[in-house]
Amino acid sequence: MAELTLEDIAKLAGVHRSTVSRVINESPYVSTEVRTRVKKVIQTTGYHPNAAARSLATQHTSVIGLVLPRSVISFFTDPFFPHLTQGIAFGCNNNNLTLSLFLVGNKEDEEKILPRISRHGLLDGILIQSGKPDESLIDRLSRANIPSVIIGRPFNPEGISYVDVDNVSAAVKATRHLISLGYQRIAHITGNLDSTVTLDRLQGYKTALLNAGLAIDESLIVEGDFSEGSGYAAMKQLLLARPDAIFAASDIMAVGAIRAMREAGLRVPEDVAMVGFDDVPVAGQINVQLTTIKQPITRFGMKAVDLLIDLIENGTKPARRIILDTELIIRDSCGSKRMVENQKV
Amino acid sequence: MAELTLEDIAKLAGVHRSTVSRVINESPYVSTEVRTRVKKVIQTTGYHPNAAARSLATQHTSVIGLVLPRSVISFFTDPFFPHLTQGIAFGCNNNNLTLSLFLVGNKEDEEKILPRISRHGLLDGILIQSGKPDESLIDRLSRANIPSVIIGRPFNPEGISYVDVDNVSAAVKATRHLISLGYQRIAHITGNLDSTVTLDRLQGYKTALLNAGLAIDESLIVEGDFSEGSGYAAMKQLLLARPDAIFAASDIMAVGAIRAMREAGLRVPEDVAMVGFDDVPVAGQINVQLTTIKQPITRFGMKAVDLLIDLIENGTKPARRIILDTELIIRDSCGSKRMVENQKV
DNA sequence: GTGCTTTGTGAGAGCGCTCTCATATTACGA
DNA sequence: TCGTAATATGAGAGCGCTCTCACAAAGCAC
Repeated sequence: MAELTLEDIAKLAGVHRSTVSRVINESPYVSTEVRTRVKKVIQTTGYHPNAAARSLATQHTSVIGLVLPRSVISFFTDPFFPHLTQGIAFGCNNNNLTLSLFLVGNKEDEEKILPRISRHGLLDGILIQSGKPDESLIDRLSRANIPSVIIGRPFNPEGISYVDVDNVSAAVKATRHLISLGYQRIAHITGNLDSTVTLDRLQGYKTALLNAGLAIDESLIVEGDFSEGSGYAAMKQLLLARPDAIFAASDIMAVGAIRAMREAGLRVPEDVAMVGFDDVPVAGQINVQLTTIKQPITRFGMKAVDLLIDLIENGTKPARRIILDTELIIRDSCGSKRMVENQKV
Repeated sequence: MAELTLEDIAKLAGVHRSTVSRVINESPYVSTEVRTRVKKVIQTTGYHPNAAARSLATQHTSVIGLVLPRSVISFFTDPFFPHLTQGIAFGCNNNNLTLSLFLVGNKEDEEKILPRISRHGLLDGILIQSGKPDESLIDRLSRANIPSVIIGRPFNPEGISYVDVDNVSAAVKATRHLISLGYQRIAHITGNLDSTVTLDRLQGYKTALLNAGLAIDESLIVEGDFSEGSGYAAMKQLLLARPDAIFAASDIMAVGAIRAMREAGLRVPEDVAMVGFDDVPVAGQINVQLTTIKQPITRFGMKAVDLLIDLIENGTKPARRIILDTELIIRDSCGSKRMVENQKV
């Protein structure tokens, strides 16, 4: 059973193909009488225009790609990515775009996937999650001359459009808050040090410390990888350095760190204060309300889509950037309540 | 700068468009001399055939869709979905397919997305995650006459191709193992009761109990929703019923349940034994190695892709089914070691 | 050398749309 | 009544491929 075509609908409605095309594309130049007649035929036959034919004629597909490089292993351990993906999907739905997902597992995948992405007539544009410094993927893709937006600042940002969160100032906020509460030995559990997010947060942490006249103690800085387990391991190591507060670069690592503390018999925030990053729902996994930096993850994804649409419609030059703000959400784990009460006394 | 076309390459190589098409599609009817010449031109120009034009001519797109209905909220709380998605992406990469992702957020989204999916010339086939009994999406999609495979048994499976895990026998295995270890008051934390997975696991649990001559105590069955928090809440409730073993329908819920136990001062497995389901990496989050049912999640996704390809190439009739086997992974949380030692004594 | 098959290449129709252009009809002011 | 503009429809080229068909050249058996 062959698929219906415009021509079939035209014949059934007793008009020319062009006219059917007009009602589908909501051209004003169709009489109401004809319009309703055609619409009824479309309705009853369940006709849907062929996407390939339309793409070929219009020179665009209304499909965008999301590329997750293999370095983003945390796709499976960090709720950040599912949330981001959801935001992107929302953005696509709102703009009648279809989202194609490219999970680049290994070098082989990369070789298979790249030609598919580069092929014109498949994608109108792409979103690429920035990964590690080896950003050959980004280079090759931008050479493919297709509108692209990087999610997260790339290492080499010149001429590239990207969306990012202001990680430096966010980290400053978090650290400064701990400082303002009187903590002196503030530790930082970082993400993988080969990503810009991690570097920015680390820089913010250091800046806040320095601005407050506090020294930077390298033994209070431990590298994690955004996973729960790495937070746990990092905390085990930090225990020796006896910090009185921790700024973790992700909520999930904060959860791991709290687990390590509990095992060591330390209470949060009574013994050690904790501030996380992300504001993803981890409430269930720990017994204290986590003070954290709220990232607008879903909005992040939607903004990325908006920017990509802008590039597609108005050209990719000049490169554009969107930097989103964050918010410090003060809950219990930083011990502010206790401190405030202490101050009252 | 207009994109290169076949015609351009043909002109540059001094041959006809047809010949270029032949070398791209690896037809044997091209002399080696011409083949290398054309390939070099393609190489140097960085030419990629236009996907839309090719789709239009061949009547297939090499794109498949993955539809996640709005009922699958657990996309963000259960690592099952990211892993499944990865498996599907692997399957696609292996078969040179592109994956399009449709996250159906709400009823509005559904109305926007459905026409896109139904539109021919966009997708060769679709994978649909089975959700709740309201499977109108599945109905409407299958009416769209496009090859589709359901992930997980749908409530109304007639005429529908699907891939599933043998949940009943898996649950029997898990429960029987606990029985064989001598536990008498075995509780079950289910997933949402409006899904076939949950129903199947519940049935397996009951079957094993009955077969062993044990009574079914409804107070030992508590509904969760596959999230950590729901496992925690369910366990809180179960505490009153004083079970000596728990079979949780997901590892994540097992983690939540163990957290509740720890708070209540109960040890796993010394006081209460625990068996989970999934075998996702939760090791980091609890202090006991979790005995669980291993689902081949990644293979699950790949099998779904394989089946869909089969339907696309060989027609959708008759409906086909793939039921994957599971494996009981015995670790520490079920207390078998202790029991075995006890038996020795 | 003749006739047949195999191999290599060109020609061109066709996939199902969109969109400009041409043309027919209607509306309306002077 | 005419002319102009606005409205409504048809005609058909063209988007960039694939694929069948036609045909030329080469290979081969007799």
